[in-house]
Amino acid sequence: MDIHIDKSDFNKTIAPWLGKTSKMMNMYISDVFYKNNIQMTKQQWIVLKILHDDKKGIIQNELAYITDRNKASLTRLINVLEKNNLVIRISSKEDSRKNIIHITEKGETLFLKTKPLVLKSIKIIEDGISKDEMKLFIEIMTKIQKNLINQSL
Amino acid sequence: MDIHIDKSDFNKTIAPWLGKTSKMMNMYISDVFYKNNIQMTKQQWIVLKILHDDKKGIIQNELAYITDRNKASLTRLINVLEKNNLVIRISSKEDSRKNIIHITEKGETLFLKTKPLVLKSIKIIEDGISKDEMKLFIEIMTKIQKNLINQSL
DNA sequence: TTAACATAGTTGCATATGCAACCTTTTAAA
DNA sequence: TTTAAAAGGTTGCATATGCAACTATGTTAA
Repeated sequence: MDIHIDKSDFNKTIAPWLGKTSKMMNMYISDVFYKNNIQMTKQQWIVLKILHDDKKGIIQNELAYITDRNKASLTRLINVLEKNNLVIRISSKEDSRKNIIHITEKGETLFLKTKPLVLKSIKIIEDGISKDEMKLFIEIMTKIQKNLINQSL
Repeated sequence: MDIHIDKSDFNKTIAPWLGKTSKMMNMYISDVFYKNNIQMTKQQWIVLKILHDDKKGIIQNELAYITDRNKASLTRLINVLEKNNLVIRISSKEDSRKNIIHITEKGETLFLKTKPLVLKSIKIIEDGISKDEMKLFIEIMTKIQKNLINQSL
């Protein structure tokens, strides 16, 4: 294809770089899962990971907070995972409004199977990036997040 | 809310930082538009910007490529913009399969109205980030994108 | 020239996700 | 204690977007 557009000034700013790279990364992970016959989205994987790390279970609202999505979106994500028997909702005895989400045996097994795949993908993504660069990158992200949070108050 | 989860190792990697910051940025821009009574999404704005910069019009497929989305998604984005009379589809005389997208007068007016708003938002987002940091940030993004492209071949 | 292939765009189907309205349960206040 | 407010979760509605199938048009090769 003959692309002749000059993206100019605006594209020297952070936003487009961030958005594009993030999108590419997401699509790459999707592709890795697909090619390895894993019927799971990246979002589902992250939830499974969090539940794997915290065996006592997590309340839906907290999960929503941790995974940076609103509770409606999380409800649906959990619906899918529960339908596939990867997690289970248990109503809290202390506060019946709350659901505590636990990972199931099947969820554990699947997570452990996929973990090396994801770690390998991360290695590939970060190939050639030095410790110093990593550190600075995280510093920059932190600054941006602070700028955004301050503005939203 | 009492959040007590340790996100651990995985969250020292680039992917989660990138994803979260990108998401926060998108939501911030949405919010700025909403608060300024601009009935437009960030995606629509970017298309409008590209068409503003290139008055001779752009073929849909190229627009899809430039904006990093597939052609189906772009078709629908253009549908919305055309319905709102911000852009217009013109069938190419050289190749009737192609549609050339042009920005309309109304689109120009709206774009010029929103541009300062977006530039101001970018300034806010990038506040406190030095030239050197910007340069390194873009270098890192470039490296990651190269890593991803090499893998997808 | 005709048949096979390639390209541009659209549409059906699926998933992801935000917001707002709503229900239920709990907590706080009068 | 009764009422009001807050919190957790679900659902309806809207948008965004990817993939695959499909149509129409254009290009290439036999």
